[in-house]
Amino acid sequence: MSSGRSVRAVGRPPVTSRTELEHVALTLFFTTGFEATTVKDIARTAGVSRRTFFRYYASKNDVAWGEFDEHLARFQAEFDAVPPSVSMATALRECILAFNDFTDDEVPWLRQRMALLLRVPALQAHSVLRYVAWCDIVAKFVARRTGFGAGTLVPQVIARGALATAVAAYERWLEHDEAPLREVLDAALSIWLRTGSISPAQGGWSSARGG
Amino acid sequence: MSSGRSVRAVGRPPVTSRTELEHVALTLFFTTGFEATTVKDIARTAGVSRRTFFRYYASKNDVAWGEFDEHLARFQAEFDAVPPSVSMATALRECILAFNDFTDDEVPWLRQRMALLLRVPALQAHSVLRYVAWCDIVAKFVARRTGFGAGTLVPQVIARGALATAVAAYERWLEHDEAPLREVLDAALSIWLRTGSISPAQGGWSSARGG
DNA sequence: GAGGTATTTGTCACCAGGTGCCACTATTCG
DNA sequence: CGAATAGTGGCACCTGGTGACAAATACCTC
Repeated sequence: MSSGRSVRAVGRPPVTSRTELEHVALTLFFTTGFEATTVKDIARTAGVSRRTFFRYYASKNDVAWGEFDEHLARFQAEFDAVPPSVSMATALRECILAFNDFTDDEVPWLRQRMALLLRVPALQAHSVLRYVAWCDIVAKFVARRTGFGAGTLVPQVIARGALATAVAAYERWLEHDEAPLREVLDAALSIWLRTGSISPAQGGWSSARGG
Repeated sequence: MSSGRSVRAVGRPPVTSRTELEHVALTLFFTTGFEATTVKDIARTAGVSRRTFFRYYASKNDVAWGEFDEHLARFQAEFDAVPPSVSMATALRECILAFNDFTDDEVPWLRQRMALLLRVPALQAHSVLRYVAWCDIVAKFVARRTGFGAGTLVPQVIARGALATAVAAYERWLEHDEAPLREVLDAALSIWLRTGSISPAQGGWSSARGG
């Protein structure tokens, strides 16, 4: 909550920062691999003791997520700004697209980071613990719109479905770099929102770009 | 693939078994808690060395899953037995319900196990690594039905959505033991299959038992 | 400038999960 | 009996993660 820098300057100044550690760690992860990189390596490269590393990040896994929690605030704000006139389905689509909207120079970074999060088993597993906050935001929005409690079935099924859809899109985007993330995500959301009518005999699916 | 027992009886006979270790471990987990139970405890209780435990289960996490992989074979068979006349949506619903159909005497056991898998963070995280096989089965069925490749967007979004729905149902069932699992699951699947039309203004949602 | 206070850092010890290695044991087969 | 086979136990070791405590470095007050 400190806007400036001199608000609390008493005590020994920090030697490093979350950002620096993140940068060092990701560089090592990308070059050497996640498993092959030990916390000791990260700490030593950053010129810091192993113990200090764990004071900045609760676990080795968490480094790969960076400032995800802060990023979520934008997601929340996105939903809060949706006017009531917009339908729920449209709101979900727009907010999820907006949350995953990145500038061109951010994309290579994002790509590497997501490859880490989605391909390394340990991080893949850890992800569910980070995604709960994401799901909560969606569930609460759906709860507001439908009138059901956020913990009840409708908001939960929709929120978790939205997450599953986004992850599927990312996975597809990572594996085949044919279309920009936004397009893949948009296609995935379209499929998701039509989940009920998925029989190819009923038509309309060739246009959804399923491949 | 050994139907009998005497196929390969040479060598020192095993002192324990997966089943026995699972039973010992779950008992400890339920009474003492997952985190508070060490592998050493499990091994000692089973009268076996710590090293031997890891020859039966790759990790402490895996014990909680028991013979899940074997159970999946039934799931696969369920899909294989679906006649082409049955619509995809119906098939998905029926197969998922069948996969999660348990006899009354199995339910308390299931309840404890699922409480473990869905509430303990370490197991919750580990679950994604176990669920991929489940998703694969669903994705392949959808792929067969739609003509899209199993790795493409349509099968993936649907398979992951199905999983998300099932997990949401389990979570709800665990938290509020008002309705039997089958009913909660069925309600969740109904919501999922109508994901596109979720505006309460369009009606029809009060009957879906969202609470 | 001296001393107190606040904050971060480093070191150390320790625990738990997990793995590789090797000797040992118990069984069947010849 | 001895050889082959398969499971077990013990040991050393690595890695992630935590608690405790002393040392370091800043600011603030007198």
